[in-house]
Amino acid sequence: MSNLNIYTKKLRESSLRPTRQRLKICEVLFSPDKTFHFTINDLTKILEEKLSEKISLATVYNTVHAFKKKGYLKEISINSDKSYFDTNVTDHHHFFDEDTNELIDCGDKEIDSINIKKNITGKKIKSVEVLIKVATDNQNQN
Amino acid sequence: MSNLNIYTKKLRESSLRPTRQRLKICEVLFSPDKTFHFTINDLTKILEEKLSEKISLATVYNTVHAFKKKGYLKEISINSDKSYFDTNVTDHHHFFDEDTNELIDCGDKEIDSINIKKNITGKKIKSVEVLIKVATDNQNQN
DNA sequence: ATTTACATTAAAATAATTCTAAACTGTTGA
DNA sequence: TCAACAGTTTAGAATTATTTTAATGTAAAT
Repeated sequence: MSNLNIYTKKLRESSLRPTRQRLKICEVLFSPDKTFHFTINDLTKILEEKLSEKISLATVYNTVHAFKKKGYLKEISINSDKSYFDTNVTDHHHFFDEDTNELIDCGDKEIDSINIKKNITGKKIKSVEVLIKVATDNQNQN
Repeated sequence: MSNLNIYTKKLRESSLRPTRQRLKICEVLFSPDKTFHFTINDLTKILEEKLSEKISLATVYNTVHAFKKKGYLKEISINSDKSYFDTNVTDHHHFFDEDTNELIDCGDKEIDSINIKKNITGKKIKSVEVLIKVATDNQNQN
């Protein structure tokens, strides 16, 4: 299946029509061989660099959120400053480098499985995420 | 030591002068026997209910951030919507109830210790936090 | 080809947070 | 004690991230 068809499929599965703008977004998100992390701002900048025409911020937000809802993107919460997204939607954890504000993957296998002894009555566990903040040294610990 | 003196001490240690407004904030944050979670918005509402005079938002932000910096409060990242703070500054993890948007403590002892096999060269681990999202059932998994 | 429902866009609206500048108040030391 | 200074408070403006709006444009079904 061609990339174009893959993108079209992803869009349709997210209840989105394959428009010129959305296909461009797909190209940026899903064509690299490595998964990566980005903020909406990052994505917008990449799009602007790649394109002659520019895509409205609203479209970027809508598309990213539709993909997130469908599970084609993951949102990572680090601080309230910004939303980080991850094109790697498999189960994994993260390092956050406080010096550079960068996210680094930490595979499921790099942390011993987490055994939770407590449970909340009537509630089901939806996700378990570990965030490891790192910095060079005497940084503020947040 | 009287509560007032405790508050004054905490403020001074955070490089803040003990003013009327700040002492009121201390009273709300540090007098309850149980620790609790709050957003700036929550805190402002509590202050408004308790007080005849009102405290400016800027003062609330400044004071909370100074306490966070000093380590008298902890910030918890759940999503980008809001900043949650915790008056429990000991090492522990959290459940986040997606139905009610409530944070629930999960003691250090309720999760087996986390063994991280990977490390980032030249970086030191500053914190390890586990966030367990829960919901009644077929909720969106975020 | 036409129609219709969904999309795109710029600009306005909203929400959380930070900044500003003027008025005020702890604190220090004469 | 009290003047003088340095730090504080405050309302409101500014900023930033995100969402909404409403007019115009476009994919897809007939």
